[in-house]
Amino acid sequence: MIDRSKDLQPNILTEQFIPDHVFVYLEKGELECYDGSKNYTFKEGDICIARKNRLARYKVKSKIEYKFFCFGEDFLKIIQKKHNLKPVSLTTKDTFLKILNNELLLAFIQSLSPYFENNQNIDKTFQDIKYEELLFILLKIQPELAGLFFDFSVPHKIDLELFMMKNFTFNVSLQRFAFLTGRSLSAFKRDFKTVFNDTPSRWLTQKRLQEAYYLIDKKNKRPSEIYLDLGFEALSHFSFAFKKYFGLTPSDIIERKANE
DNA sequence: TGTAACTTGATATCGTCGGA
DNA sequence: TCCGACGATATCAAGTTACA
Repeated sequence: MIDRSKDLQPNILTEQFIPDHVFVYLEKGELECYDGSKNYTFKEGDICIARKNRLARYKVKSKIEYKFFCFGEDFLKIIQKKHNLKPVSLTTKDTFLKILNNELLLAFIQSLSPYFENNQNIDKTFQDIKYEELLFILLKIQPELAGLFFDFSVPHKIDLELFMMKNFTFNVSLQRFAFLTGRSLSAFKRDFKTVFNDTPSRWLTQKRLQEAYYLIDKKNKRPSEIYLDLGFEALSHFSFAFKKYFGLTPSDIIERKANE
């Protein structure tokens, strides 16, 4: 359980793979999230759950303060066994589930402040109790969330081509891509070669660079605006890779357009 | 189909330079 | 002063192959 009332939390804001279900209460600011197919906007006072085993990108629209709780699988299994909770079917496939504001939830959030040590982590003595309390409040408000919290299945084998075309801009490791498509790393590489007739790394770089070229040339985007969204971690490397692939730097494209 | 060992190549990082 | 391009280099992820 983390309180971020003072600053941003770099790891949650740059993390693109969600390993556990995360409850987020946005105290201040505005946050935009993208999961590869849909945009979600969260404003001050919004509460949501980010579903595990999904890819997501975050964009801070205005300085944010928030509290978040990560529900690990071990904890959820213990609670399920302890209270004999049954999973129910959850219809929505969304990555981010908005939770309606509720008296119980608001009272719970307000009750947290005395438990925090140094404004960061909750006192360990009360951690499990507060997690359990939050879980039961959520299940009371939206019983169908049991279908999310108590679904411990791993991703099943899915259409590789469809998944990669939708998610190639996410900068995650091949292991993550393999896991999310329901394959071992070896099976992922073999299937990838069959489907795309290329290695994953080379294909990903080419797709990202082609997308960059399109955005710069047709959408008048600046390199600094797009390199992160396309899965590059450094502008210098983006520029280097771009020139290596197209023989021109991103600036050359912009300059050429200006002279047309 | 998964694992392990080895090789290859991409990337992060840092510093520098030039132009606006 | 800031932004973008570029080069050098160390590191480690990805690719390849063999084998169970």
